[in-house]
Amino acid sequence: MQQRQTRVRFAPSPTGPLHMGGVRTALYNYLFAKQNGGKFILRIEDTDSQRFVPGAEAYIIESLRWCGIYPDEGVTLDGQVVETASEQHPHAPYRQSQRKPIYRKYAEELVAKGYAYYAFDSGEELDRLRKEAEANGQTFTYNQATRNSLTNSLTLSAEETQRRLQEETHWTIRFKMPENRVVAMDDLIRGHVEVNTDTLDDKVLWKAADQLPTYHLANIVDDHLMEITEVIRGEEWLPSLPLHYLLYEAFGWQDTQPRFAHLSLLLKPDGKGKLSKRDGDRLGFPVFPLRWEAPNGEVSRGYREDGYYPEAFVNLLALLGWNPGTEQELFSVEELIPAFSLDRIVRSGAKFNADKAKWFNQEYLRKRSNAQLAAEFMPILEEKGLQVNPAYVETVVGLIKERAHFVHDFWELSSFFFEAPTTYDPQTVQKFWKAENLPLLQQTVAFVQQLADFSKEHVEEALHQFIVENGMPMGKVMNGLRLMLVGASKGPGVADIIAAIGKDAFTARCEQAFAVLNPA
RNA sequence: GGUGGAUUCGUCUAACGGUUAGGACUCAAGAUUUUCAUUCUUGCAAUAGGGGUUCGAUUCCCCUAUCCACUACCA
Repeated sequence: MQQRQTRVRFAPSPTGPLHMGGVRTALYNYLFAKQNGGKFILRIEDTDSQRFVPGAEAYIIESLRWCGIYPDEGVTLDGQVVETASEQHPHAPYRQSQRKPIYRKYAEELVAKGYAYYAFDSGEELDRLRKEAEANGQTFTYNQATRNSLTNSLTLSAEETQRRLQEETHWTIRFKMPENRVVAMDDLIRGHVEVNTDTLDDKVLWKAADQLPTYHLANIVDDHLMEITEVIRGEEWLPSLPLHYLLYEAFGWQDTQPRFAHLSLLLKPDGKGKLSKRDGDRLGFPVFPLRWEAPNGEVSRGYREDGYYPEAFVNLLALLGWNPGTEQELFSVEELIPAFSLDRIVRSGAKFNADKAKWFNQEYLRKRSNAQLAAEFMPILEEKGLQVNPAYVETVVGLIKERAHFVHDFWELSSFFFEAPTTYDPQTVQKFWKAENLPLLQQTVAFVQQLADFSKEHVEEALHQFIVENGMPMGKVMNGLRLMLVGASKGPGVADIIAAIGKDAFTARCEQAFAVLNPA
């Protein structure tokens, strides 16, 4: 077998926003492609005209772009869709609705070879049969047991078949599932899997009603045409893998059949089942990479809007169902590419953990420079109507970044650097604003006010010395000062705060506290 | 119901026949600190159950249980 260039694809359906599990699938494909010096292709599988959702395709592209997952081929990332083949995009178009004319002849080829047949049963008829079977506690299946008593080219005469093909518009082409054959498959993640064809049904491959193939046909044909070497997709496809094997066989494409890898699903954090849209709202975390507003106006939150960095999101996704075999947990995409491997993918489903997700973001936040973080914090400050010096914000950010998971935590952590306290935490007042401490605080404030050098280092040293030399209780004085400056028992060192806000603000805040607060 | 897949601390996972079953997140305690947080240290906590195979099973096989997926003219 000749060595082929690695070519993998991510093939979502534009039926709604891309789920984080989908992003993970895209990521794994991307990493695999890059690792092998291959190509990552983005194909849009929009063969379901009923479920098409406007905006979903753009959402998918934007989501991948946000994550830094750039396709080498396929629907481009600049929003412009590749319609015609070119050197970079030799298999265009990459949207199945635009490939419509391609599929029918393949479906017909299968009929001609005896691997498929025309079926004329109406949807209503099949629904009726399903309901009937259900009433008897059974399941209706269109397969070798029933196909000979249904309306199709296997039971109709050639003339009748031709007549119906001409006159009717709702017929389909179905795969003729072979009888009692064991299909032996190999999955890159799950290993050897065998399935007896008697448990399978005659899947629809092509629909005359909209002249479109179903997933199964379009998928196999396109993967073949696009010379895909590995198919890395969700576990929900594992049950249809035998069909896909059989399709490759029927077309005579076994030599270039891609290898398959089925990824386990992302599960909801509590209870059972796969992670779904509702879990996010219910449990308070996003399920989608980006905010999504459905055509009906319903809004779903996104990781981006919730304040996650794309690096953190990609990192946490990569580690959800895969591990490097070492104890390293923090990976950039560049580090992920060489480290990734299909055989270290975990077989069982992974429950998403929101706490761990926050931790990842915290780690990435800490890696950022104060200047970067200040720039990210600035819009929030401006929204509060604050005019602040960027250098000052940078200093403040440096003092509080260790305590934050997100940039939007900054204000809560640092408001007192920008505004005098308007309220005082009662518990702190109770504890530190005692009558006997007030004279001490008055003396200390007066001491600080006469300092010429308001640098953090100098204030800290002078303050310490003053307190110690005068035999004052360190904790009481410091916490009293903190109460006046912050209004609560929180925040960085008192000297840091004094140095940052400066003498005027220091004086004003202390005066205010003495005026407003009653001793406990 | 049928078919397929899965099953290690609460969660993500490591250990591909021999370990006191390791790490991370969470939680708890202690230390440091003028507070909160950080940081550091310590701790709590797992091989679903039952049979085999083996000198020895988390690891291999079988059964049971549980969970998940699929079972559409959806992907």
